[in-house]
Amino acid sequence: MTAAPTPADASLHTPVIAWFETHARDLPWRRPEAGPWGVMVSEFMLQQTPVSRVLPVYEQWLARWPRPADLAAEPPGEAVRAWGRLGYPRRALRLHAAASAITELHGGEVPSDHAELLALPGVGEYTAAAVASFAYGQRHAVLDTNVRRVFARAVSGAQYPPNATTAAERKLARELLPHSEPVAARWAAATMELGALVCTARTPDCARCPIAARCAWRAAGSPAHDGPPRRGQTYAGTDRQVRGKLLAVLREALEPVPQRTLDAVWDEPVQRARALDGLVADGLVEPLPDGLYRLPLT
DNA sequence: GAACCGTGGAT
DNA sequence: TATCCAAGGTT
Repeated sequence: MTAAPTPADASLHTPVIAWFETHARDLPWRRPEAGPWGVMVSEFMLQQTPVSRVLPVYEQWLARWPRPADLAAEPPGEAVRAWGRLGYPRRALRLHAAASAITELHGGEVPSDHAELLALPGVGEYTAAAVASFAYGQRHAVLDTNVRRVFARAVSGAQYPPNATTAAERKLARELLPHSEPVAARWAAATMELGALVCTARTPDCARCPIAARCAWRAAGSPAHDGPPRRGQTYAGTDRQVRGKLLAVLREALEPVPQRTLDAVWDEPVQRARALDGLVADGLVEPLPDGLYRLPLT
C-alpha cells in the first residue's frame, strides 16, 4: 500500500489557530489558575452538557473543592448534591471516585500521563486526551463531537460525522495533528471552539468560518446528511425521567427521606420501584433501615 | 455495537 | 408542541 498519507496541513492549522486567538471565549477552565484539576472538573461537567449550564456549578465546585483531596474527603453524596441539575449524575459519582484515586494513587495531583488518566473512573478516550492536551499541553488527537463535525465537513465533505467515532476518524485526526506539541494543543482547542461557535450542528455560520474556502462540504454544495438517522432520544415517560425526579427530591433533602415521599414523584409503582432500585444499584442512592433513603455517605 | 444514562434551551 | 442537541462513558 502506498497511499499518500494526509500530512499535517498548515493551510488548515494557520487560519483556524489565528481565528482562535481572536475569538476564543474566556472560560474559567481556560485560565491558568484553573490548573489540571479545574480542567478535569470542567471536562466531566461538559460531557453532554452545554457550557452555559456548567459555568455556575463549576465555580461553586472549585471554590468548595479546590484540590482533588478536598473532594475525596467528603461523602460521594455531597458530590451528587453539588452536581445540581447538570444531568447524568453518575458523572458526579465518577468525578468523586476519580478524585479519590488521584489522592490515593497519584499524590493528589491530576496525572499528566494519558494512560493513567484513562484508567481513572469516568475518563474515556476523549477526556483523557482533553486533560492531557489542555492541562499539560501535550500532543493528542482530541475528538469530541465538535471536532468530529468540523473534520466531517471541512475534510470529509459530510454534513455530520458517523453516530459513533470510527477508526477512520481517529486516523484522520492523528494525521491532521500539528507536529509541534504546543501547536497541537492549540489546534485541539481551536478546532473544538470552531465547532462550538461557528461550525455548529444545526445552522453553521460559514460566513464567519476561517476555512470556509477550503471546506469540502461547502465545495460539494453543502449536501444534506444521507447516513442513518442521528440518534434521537425520547425522554418523557422513561426510567431516566423517573430517576431524575427521585434524585431531585434526595438532593434537596437534608435528612433521610421516607419511601412515601419518593412515591409521590411518580404514580406508576413498577417503574418507580425499578428506577429507585437502579439508583441504589448505581450507588447514587443509599437505602437505610425503615424504608428511608439518602444520598450516599460512602 | 447498541442501549442506557438527565436536563433544559433553542428552533 | 415536538424535535434537536449539548466538550461522553460504561455496560
